[in-house]
Amino acid sequence: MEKEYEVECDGQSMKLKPVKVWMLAPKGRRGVIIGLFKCPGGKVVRKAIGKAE
DNA sequence: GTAATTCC
DNA sequence: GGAATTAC
Repeated sequence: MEKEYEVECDGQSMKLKPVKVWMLAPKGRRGVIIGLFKCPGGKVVRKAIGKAE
């Protein structure tokens, strides 16, 4: 199960579950895990929620 | 710039 | 098609 993460929505920090999670890493470098979130107002927010190995 | 992914 | 995301 996806944990909830703190995301900024409408100037407010709220805990949301990511709609989608994937790794974003250039070749030969470390990179990050990106989460895609949707705020109640409909705004879409991407945030790094972890580091890739 | 690069990486993947989604939204407008 | 371009923007956005992180950090190296």
